[in-house]
Amino acid sequence: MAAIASAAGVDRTTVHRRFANREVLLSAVFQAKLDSAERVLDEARLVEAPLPVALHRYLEGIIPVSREWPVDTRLMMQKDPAARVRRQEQSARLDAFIRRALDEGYLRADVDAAWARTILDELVDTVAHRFPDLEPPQAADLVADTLLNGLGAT
Amino acid sequence: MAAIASAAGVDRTTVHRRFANREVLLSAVFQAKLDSAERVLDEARLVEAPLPVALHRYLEGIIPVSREWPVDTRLMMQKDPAARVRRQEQSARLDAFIRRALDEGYLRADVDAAWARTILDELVDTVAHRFPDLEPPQAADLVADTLLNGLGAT
DNA sequence: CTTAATTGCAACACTTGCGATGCAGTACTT
DNA sequence: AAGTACTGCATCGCAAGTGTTGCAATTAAG
Repeated sequence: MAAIASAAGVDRTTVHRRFANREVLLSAVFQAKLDSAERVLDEARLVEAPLPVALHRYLEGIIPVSREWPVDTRLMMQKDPAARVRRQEQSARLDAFIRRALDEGYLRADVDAAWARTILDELVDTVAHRFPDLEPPQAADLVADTLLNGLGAT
Repeated sequence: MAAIASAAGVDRTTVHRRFANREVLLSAVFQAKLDSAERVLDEARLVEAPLPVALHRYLEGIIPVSREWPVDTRLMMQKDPAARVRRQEQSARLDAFIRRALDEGYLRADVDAAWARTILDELVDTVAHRFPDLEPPQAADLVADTLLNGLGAT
């Protein structure tokens, strides 16, 4: 809390006045991240748009979100049931997108959907935080290329 | 410390008697992980063995190590210079392995070595901890296949 | 100009985790 | 059997993080 306050250039007590306690503040952060992510999911049109277009749009949108809210939602939603439900809904949309990619033949038929989904998340996190200098468009290209083609020669 | 003690089925004070303080215990954990990882690197013969063989041997060896010592060495070596140096040495061996893969044409010439290296680590971590039921051989296959070929159809 | 709202600052109580110590009981060694 | 080493248990002091409150100063609004 002290670190957050000083990072915000504000006294610690002021933070406590705005957010009753630690969990309320965390929930607010989750809300903000979930709001941003939801907008990205909507605008990517994961269901309707051509699959490669949707993928690229999702990646280009979600990478800045991941950078702006560098919090691991998996670990932090434990005490916020509402946020957890919301996150699961968003997660389900991505699961469906992966299934669509499998159905439409963009992913090899023998790949496990859960694996594909995890790798997608992981690549996003990696490019977002370990390669902070990559601009979102290039980062999105890199992730999509790595996900679909890997790094090996033909 | 209390959680570690109870996980070990031992009183908290006993842990403090064995390890003077928190950092000493962490250093011991790092030592153990670094020892295991070093053996894996040696036995993989990253320099001499045919590249696909070395890769597979490394993966099959390092995945159980990652599972047995689920600690993020990047964050935790800050206060242990000796361990950090040792980790950097091991890291350099993997960097060289990636360069070798590039030189020998196993990786596309246009892939960034740092990116390849990061993805390798990330895939290992992911399969090790998010797919704990996969046996090391299958897990190694999966990582190698994903790394080299990606998940996309031809 | 007066009032209401917000902030910084100092101080306080409370909780938690860390590390240390003394003591008694148990196990292992010679 | 005597001594040594290790452990669990209870207890203590210390430091750090959290949350609260009162007060004075500043700012914004009527």
